[in-house]
Amino acid sequence: MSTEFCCTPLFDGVVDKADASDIASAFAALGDPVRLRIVSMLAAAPDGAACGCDLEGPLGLSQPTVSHHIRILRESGLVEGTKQGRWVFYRVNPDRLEDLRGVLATGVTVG
Amino acid sequence: MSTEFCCTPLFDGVVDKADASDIASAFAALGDPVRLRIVSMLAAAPDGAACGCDLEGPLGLSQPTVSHHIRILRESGLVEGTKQGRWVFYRVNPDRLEDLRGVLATGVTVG
DNA sequence: TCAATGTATCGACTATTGTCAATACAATCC
DNA sequence: GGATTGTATTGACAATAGTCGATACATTGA
Repeated sequence: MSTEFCCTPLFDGVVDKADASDIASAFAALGDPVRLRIVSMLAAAPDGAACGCDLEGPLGLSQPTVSHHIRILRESGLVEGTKQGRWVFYRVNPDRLEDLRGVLATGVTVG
Repeated sequence: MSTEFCCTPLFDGVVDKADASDIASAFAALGDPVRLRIVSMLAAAPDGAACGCDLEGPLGLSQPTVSHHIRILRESGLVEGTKQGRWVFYRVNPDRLEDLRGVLATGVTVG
């Protein structure tokens, strides 16, 4: 422990800025209670999938708002959607979740 | 898969609102590139600890801004600080990180 | 073709956030 | 005590984010 001398040099590139932005965007997507519940509801849904119309009611939010949150989850790679007829079925992307677990496991030491 | 009928009922309480807010605050804390790098730098620092003055330079941010980010990390439980003389040594809270890993492992099915 | 339904986008508004300069507080050193 | 240094707080500002109503798009069904 550096009790005698401060300002010991630190790595600047433990997480470089590009990686940090990508990973942070995923964490930021999970950083909203509504989106966290959406992911949770998708994961718990039958066959791990649900359409948007299933979410509006339980969440108590308008359709555009739910659509907005889903968009952020999709752009961050956490959720994927497949269109089937009139509906879009959304499901969690387990690989992306596992990536984030890896980041946390190593003490956020990426790249 | 619900290809015939939409609107199958979903759990409302998979992640209740209180839990969602707590967990989301931690993810939100990690949802900023600067804070992600701070956590990374702390984890990679000698003995896993560093003072604020070590971070300003590599991050290229002002002292108040770094202090602001550290505050958010502390309030979310991800970082802890111990004052030693003139300095405060910050370190990652591994338990909190492990909690978040658990949330991701179960497909964000909490509570 | 026309109505109905699920989803996405647009425009607007409010709330929150990231950043800094200035300042205050705390501890050490001369 | 006075100067120095590390940290925290305050005030201000621009940028971003969350929310909704209105509207457009897409697909199904009558």
